[in-house]
Amino acid sequence: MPELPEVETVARQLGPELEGREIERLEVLDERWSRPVPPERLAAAVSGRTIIGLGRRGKYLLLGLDGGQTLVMHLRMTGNLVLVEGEEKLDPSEGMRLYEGERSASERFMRARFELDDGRQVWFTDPRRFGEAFLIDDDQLPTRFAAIGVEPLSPDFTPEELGAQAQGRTAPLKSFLLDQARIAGVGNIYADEALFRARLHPLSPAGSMKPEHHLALRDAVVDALEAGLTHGGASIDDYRDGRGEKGEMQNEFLVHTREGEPCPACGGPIARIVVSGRSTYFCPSRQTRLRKRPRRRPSRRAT
DNA sequence: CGCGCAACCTGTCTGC
DNA sequence: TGCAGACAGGTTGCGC
Repeated sequence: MPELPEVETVARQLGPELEGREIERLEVLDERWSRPVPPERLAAAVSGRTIIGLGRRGKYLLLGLDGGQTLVMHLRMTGNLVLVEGEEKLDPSEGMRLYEGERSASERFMRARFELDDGRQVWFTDPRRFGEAFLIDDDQLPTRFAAIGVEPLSPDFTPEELGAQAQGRTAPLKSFLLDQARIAGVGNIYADEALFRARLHPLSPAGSMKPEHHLALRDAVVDALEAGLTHGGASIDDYRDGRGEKGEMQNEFLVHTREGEPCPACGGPIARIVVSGRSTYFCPSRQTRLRKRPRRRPSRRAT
């Protein structure tokens, strides 16, 4: 689920709500969440701390705490971070099957719970249990994220930077966009959407782009991510924002999950292929493959 | 070194 | 109805 627009949406919503609040108690219910640190140890380290703010780096959420430390969280595939005002009000995993005696599916999937000093709670829910969290000294953050690539919504994300990252890459453009070490925060949804906007074929080698393509792809990545932000993120299935609400971006997809539907630009059918294990949607007639060398004009036989 | 893929998990949906 | 298989927003480690 959560790619840059979804994580950013949560950070923007919850940041102002959490800033200045004290975490009276953190309860860690799943040892996988804090692994390899024992749940009770992470809980004890975070309990009693005051929140400075909530930020984002790539797809990571950064909960700044007093004392010069940050709780880094990653939602992975199905994680949600939701502010809960009344226990019964919100169900971040609404739509999931309820078993007997359960008030909400969220409770079953709760991995951690923050109790704030104003009586509200923040739940980290995650059915697939891929989500994780760790506490880190602030001065270690640059080192920890040194291998994460450029932030695509920052001024540093220029066509030249994108070109430098793509230089010499033989991997398909789809894989290139998913590589967090090059561009941070793009995932399966927005990679498809960006390639469609740039009219680039997902299987074209990243290194085959020319400067005009660097510019087109830079703009397309930015536009796709901003569309996601504008519509509050994409809720294909599990994603909920910081208030437990679905996003609307899934209704705005140009190609992602739209196999067989008409291309919004030409009307031809959207195709689905698998690229390095990920479902990939594109318009075969508009997203043409780049050639390593210009095709020779067919020579006419002299008559 | 770069790249593709299996593995990590749990749940839902589809087809036989 | 039951059941096997495919598939799901991400990341990591391993083999080639």
